[in-house]
Amino acid sequence: MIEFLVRKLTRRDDLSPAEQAALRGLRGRVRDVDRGRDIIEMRAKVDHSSLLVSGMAGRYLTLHDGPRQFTEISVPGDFIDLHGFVMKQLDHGVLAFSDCRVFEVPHHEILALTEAYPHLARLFWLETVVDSAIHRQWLLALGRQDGPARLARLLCELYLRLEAVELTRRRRMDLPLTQSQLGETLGFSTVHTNRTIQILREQRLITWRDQEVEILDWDGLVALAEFDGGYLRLVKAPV
Amino acid sequence: MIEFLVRKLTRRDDLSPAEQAALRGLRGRVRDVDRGRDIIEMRAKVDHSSLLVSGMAGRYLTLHDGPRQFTEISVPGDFIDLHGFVMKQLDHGVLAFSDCRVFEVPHHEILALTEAYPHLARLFWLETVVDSAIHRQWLLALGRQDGPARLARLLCELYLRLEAVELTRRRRMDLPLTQSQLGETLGFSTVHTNRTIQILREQRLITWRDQEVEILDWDGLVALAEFDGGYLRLVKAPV
DNA sequence: CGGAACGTTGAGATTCGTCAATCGGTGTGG
DNA sequence: CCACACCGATTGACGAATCTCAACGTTCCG
Repeated sequence: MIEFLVRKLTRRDDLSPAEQAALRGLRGRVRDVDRGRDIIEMRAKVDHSSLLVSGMAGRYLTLHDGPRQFTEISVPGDFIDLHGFVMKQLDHGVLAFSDCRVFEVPHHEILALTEAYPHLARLFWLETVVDSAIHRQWLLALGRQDGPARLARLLCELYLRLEAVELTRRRRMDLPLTQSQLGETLGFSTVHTNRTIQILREQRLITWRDQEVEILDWDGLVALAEFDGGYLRLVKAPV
Repeated sequence: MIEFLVRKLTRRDDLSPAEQAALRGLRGRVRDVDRGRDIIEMRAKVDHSSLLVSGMAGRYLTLHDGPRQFTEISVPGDFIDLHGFVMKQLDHGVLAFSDCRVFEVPHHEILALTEAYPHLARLFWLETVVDSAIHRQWLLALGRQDGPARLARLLCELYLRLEAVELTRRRRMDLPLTQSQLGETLGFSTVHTNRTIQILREQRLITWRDQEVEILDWDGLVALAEFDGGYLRLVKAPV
């Protein structure tokens, strides 16, 4: 259930056998959520945090009159609301882009784990801090990059994150977002999103069919996006 | 030196006398940085975290060819790079908008503090999680709101954050950003920033002279921004 | 006095949004 | 099997938001 998480954490710092056992010993509840439904409701008060086991999901905020902005895309191995452990009330909703399975860990379990293993506490802390770094990169994209660069950046990021949990297949990945949802992620209208995708296709950077993206030219995509994946912190450094 | 921080933390959860003493006992080094200079260099490897004691600063990312995007504005009592404690390498720079004084706390001090006081560890964690929530709100603004609403949102946020550390004076606050820097914050050109400010002036929502903003109509500003400050987590809730 | 930094204004170009229509695939009831 | 509805992708036309370039104003200071 938490193998993806262990796999990701291990890329960042070594885990002792005791720590690994403690992680695998976390008790929680499995829940399945259908595509298109909320995993977490906006402004929910939470007493557990949810680890995404399978599927893809998106955190979002909305304005009063409806417009929605996704602020991060979650992949398996990600906690979708670990910050709720210290926030207690969530400031956003989470939508299931595809059918999703989550593992809900009660906060008292996380509390006990982090008090017993301060090093794991810091690794959990790091998870939320990487979320923050992802948000910053998206701010750079939304504030300073045009359509193609913004889309390219998102694809680069998702590819590396999926690769870290071994969910890519030779430059291919599943991306179960509709173009409308993708627009709500990039800060575009649906129409503009479609036209932006076409630009990347015409430049032979990607193909995109049936929810599957193939990256034809990784270096070209990285150059267009001015992408540097260091912020994902997928390298070993003691915490 | 850390009174602003204690003041803010106390709004979120009660601190025991021992915890307060431990915070006040943190050892570090004071450093002054002139307006317009970097407090932290992009991609710096850090072995301390800096608490902003006075002044205002901004975290930023840049593209290769120069465009800069600020991702958060720091006020006194904020750590400007607490996430460096677990990231180890920063993913952004920090610019001093005004003359700034920072208190640099070595990571080994923070490590000892957080291992001795898990509750303080969670409050520090919360600090970085609120940063994350701020980023999300800015993503909503950059992705889905037009000029006036975006600016209004920023002013609402800053007013509440400054008020939390008692640095406002009856609907007034210092805002030592140039219009150019403000544009780099809102994702606008300098010209458009100027015109957006004028719109808020014409609507009698604010005045803005000599680095000082006065909010003439708080409710109007909140309505325009569709602002809800809950994400700042300035209410008491046990962590 | 002159320069530098910041704010302001005008004009024209570009990006992106909105509205409206069409296309293609899929599922369903008759 | 067919007609139809629905959803998502695509296209065209037009308008709005925002950018760029260029100039000018204001304040401060050496």
